[in-house]
Amino acid sequence: MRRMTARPANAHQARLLRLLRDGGPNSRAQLGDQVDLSRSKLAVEVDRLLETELVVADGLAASRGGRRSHNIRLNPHLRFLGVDIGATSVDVAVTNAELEILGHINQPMDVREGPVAVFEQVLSMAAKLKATGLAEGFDGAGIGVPGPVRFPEGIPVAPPIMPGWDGFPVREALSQELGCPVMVDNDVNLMALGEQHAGVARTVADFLCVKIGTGIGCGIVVGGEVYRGTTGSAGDIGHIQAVPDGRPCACGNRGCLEAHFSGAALARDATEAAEQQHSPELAARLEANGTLSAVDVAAAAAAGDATALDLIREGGNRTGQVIAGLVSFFNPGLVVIGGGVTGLGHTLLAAIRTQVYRGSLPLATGNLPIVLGELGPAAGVIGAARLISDHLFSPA
Amino acid sequence: MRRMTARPANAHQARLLRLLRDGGPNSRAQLGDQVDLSRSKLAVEVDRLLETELVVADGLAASRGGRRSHNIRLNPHLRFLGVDIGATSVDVAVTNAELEILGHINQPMDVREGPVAVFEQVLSMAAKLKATGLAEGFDGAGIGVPGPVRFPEGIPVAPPIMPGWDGFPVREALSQELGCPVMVDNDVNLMALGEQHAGVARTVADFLCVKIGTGIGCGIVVGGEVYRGTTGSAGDIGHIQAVPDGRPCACGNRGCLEAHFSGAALARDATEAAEQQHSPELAARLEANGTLSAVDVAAAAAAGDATALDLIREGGNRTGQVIAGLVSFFNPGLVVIGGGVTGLGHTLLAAIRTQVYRGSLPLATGNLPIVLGELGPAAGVIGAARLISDHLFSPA
DNA sequence: CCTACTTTTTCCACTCTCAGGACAAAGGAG
DNA sequence: CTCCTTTGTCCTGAGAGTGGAAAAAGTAGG
Repeated sequence: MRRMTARPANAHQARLLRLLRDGGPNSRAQLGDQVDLSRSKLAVEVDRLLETELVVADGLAASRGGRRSHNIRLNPHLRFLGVDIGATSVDVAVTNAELEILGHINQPMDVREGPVAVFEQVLSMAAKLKATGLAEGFDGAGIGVPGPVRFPEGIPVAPPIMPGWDGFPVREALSQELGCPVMVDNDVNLMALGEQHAGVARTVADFLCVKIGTGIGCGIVVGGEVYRGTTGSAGDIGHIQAVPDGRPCACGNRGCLEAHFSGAALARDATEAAEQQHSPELAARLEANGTLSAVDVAAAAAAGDATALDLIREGGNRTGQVIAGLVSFFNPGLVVIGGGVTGLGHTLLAAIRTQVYRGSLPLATGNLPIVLGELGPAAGVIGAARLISDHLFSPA
Repeated sequence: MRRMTARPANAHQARLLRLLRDGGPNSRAQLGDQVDLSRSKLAVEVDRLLETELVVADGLAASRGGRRSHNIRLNPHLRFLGVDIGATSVDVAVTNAELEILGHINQPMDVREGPVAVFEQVLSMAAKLKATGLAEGFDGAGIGVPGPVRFPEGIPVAPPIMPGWDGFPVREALSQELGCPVMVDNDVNLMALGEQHAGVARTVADFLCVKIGTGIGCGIVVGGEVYRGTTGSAGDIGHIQAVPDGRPCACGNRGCLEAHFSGAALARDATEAAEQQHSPELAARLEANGTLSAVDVAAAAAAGDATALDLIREGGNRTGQVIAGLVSFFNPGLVVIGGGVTGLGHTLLAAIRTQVYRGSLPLATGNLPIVLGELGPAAGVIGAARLISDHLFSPA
């Protein structure tokens, strides 16, 4: 199939495309109920969209008491590529225009190998997805990287854990390789977008999305839009001081949240506990695998291991204290916790909640849900698809 | 004079009114350069504005090499009232439509006396300004109160330091009394608006405005708009924990920033130091006045008193640590420090800067100015006038 | 003082958008 | 089969807006 290249010609068309993306196939009459346009105007715009082939007719809708309306849907051949590059692994997924995941693969990968090696792997993963027949090509791609991005240009800037990526023109390079429009953003922002589109944050205008993985970051959504800050580093909460004169951190300071709790810190603490024989459960797992990760701590905790539970509670408390400050400052309508450590589950969530509800004023916490993300590893790739679709479904 | 009641009929007119407000009198031709409208369209809209009497003709402009253009300005009879209710005093000012202060008075006043008593005083202060001939009436009023506000309705919600104000319909009541449109907001947000309009933040889209007065609060501006949070309590940073297991705070927690540094905390610390004879300078001032305030500490510091300087540095360090966290999170383009303690001047600023530049990552601090507000006590009332003018200069 | 050139303003014809009514088409309920 | 509802199409008219032409009001230079 020939790839779509059309873009909506005006705000009305963009609005209709987003309605169809978020609400699925819809009848012309239903669309009319949702946009404030006269029937004639709506008919004109829909006809123009049909001409671009961005949307297609899709049979007749059920009657609402009178003449049946014609259904409209986004072209079912449209395909978006969602790429979520983490510190230690890559997720690649294909979605349709409604951002439903049609295929999703994950592979281990060290981001420190640099952009060239990583993109080679990403492209081969995309090719693999294509080979299964899910897609013949891509109409757009969203890319998430674990560091700050100068958003308009799609270029990482001074990323601490991504040596070799600084200034690399990710957007342009991938756009060339894939032959389609590309947008690049921080992985945490994409997780927030994903949870907003298809997860727990669907109805909330202002929320925070805290991602605890190898590091810790926070997506900030203001009025339904991701806030990126002046230099694209907003949400970089991993280096907020959580413990005065605490552990040294790679950034040169002491007591950073990330040094005390994150996937990496947890693994190190667990290993230490195992080696010092404080935890038979963890020691056994270290013996078996030769290494420990957050997953092992989660398993040990599930088995009732006191040391593992303590580690989680301790980390949750630290994280909760920092989040409490952010809640006082930002007064969000929702806090989402996500990332690799969601496996730590309720123990972690309880510790965070305790600290936030205790450390912020009632007006800010009174009706503040603090919940785990519900999309898991899919949040990033859905957010990536959402990013590029927002771009493509806006007036040219 | 009959009060203006007209509102711009469309976005173009609103745009023009704001240009005239922010740029002062302007020729039709200059306006044409700034808005993207054809000459004919512009002429039509300007003529309609002239009909509403919101703007008036103002002679001929200087020639730019050809025929001289006609000047246009906002009606010079328009008057806005700016009211900034603090914890211990009230500022009331009259501005013209360009938000220039024509008259400004300040009176001590305890906000705890409740809305009825406070508004009685505000109205009498407004009457006093009227009596000087500065205004014959008001076309709109902006009100700042020292606590969270449910913005759309203009009603304080659960304000910690304003017993008796919770749920009081400030906007409606004052609108009745003054006979003009009224908007109500948190005093810190208005200070941010003021510095944005006429102060240091004129060209910055995203910035923080930290007000250190009786308490501590922070105005948040995102994309040029004040961000108020889900329940109107965004920016309430006074109760972020600054010192683990620190001093008890009125809110019930320990170690809140406000308990360690604010106008009130500083006065208490200074009194204690004076009583314990740690500081002859402060002791002398306590002897003379019977009480100490931030002003005395500033004076003592200026005289070289080591204890006073230590108090300021210590407080600046605490504040700086909290701001460092906020900078990491929010990545602003500017941080403004304002409020009653600006008298502490460079010592305070230096301590804050040190902590922020040390405690946040270079990407966030690299090009981050941290400065004192340049409007002083006028920031609040200018912000208040700006608030109501933004409301009135938007399409009906 | 006169001429040539600029800038500003007005006027006008023309295009486009869009709303809303009339009407036709298609279906449901009795 | 009739009456009513809903949906889609067609048409007309109001209003927004553009851009060119020309008039009005200057400046600059001889």
